[in-house]
Amino acid sequence: MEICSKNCINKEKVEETVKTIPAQEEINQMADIFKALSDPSRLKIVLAILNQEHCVCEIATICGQTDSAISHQLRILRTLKIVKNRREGKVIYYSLEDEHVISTINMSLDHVRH
Amino acid sequence: MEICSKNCINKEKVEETVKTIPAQEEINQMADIFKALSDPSRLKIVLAILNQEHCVCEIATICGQTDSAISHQLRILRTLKIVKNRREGKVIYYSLEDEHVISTINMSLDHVRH
DNA sequence: TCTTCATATGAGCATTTGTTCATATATTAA
DNA sequence: TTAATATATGAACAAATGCTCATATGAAGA
Repeated sequence: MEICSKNCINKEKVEETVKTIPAQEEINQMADIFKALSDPSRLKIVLAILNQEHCVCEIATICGQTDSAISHQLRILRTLKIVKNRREGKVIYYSLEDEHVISTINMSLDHVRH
Repeated sequence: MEICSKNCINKEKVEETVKTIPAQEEINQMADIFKALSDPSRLKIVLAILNQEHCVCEIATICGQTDSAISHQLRILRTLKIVKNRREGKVIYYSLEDEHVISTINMSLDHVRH
């Protein structure tokens, strides 16, 4: 890595920090989770099933969106293993899968509310 | 709100959950912070100044991006009050402003590393 | 079997996003 | 004042995103 191309750069500080930067793959994984929560519609879906499971239609009602839009978003959340589902006849119930996401959400809720 | 348009909807459960959903403005604020961390390049910038302040050129070196790209991203992070800066002559040093973001990042780091 | 209901998915489209490139601003030194 | 350095910003553009609409799938009941 080219480190000394500018006068303002403190080589030691830069090398020190470079050592602490996670691998790109880890950064991408972190970013993926944040991206899942970064869209207000998708975040609202996650908030809707934070305390209890709901079927797709219920989530759509709670979020004021179409079933289709919710289903598309749930697919993204499923792929990222943020939500899980269980079938009961025709109805599919969704709930949160990732404990870490739950605490992240609760922390963020605390933040905006205080 | 139209709640009973479908058979599968449990009205009580929906009303219960609706009470717990934050105001739209709060949801948007939460989403904004997550969005700030949702792009790998921007997340890397935040990670670069997690432990110590750096100037724009140093951040660019650490992140392997141009000064301009970094500057554009820092503007977004500044607007969201995630980073702060101080001037020292020609050089501007950036560091993290929001304590809550710091713990969110550390939590996320823990998550991907274990 | 045929219909209905709940959910999923593909294509298409408008909007947003992140980068590049050129240029502007601000500070320091000559 | 002029030149050099560090940072900021505007325009432009390619890529990604979230929604709609049409259609498909899968389960239950008539």
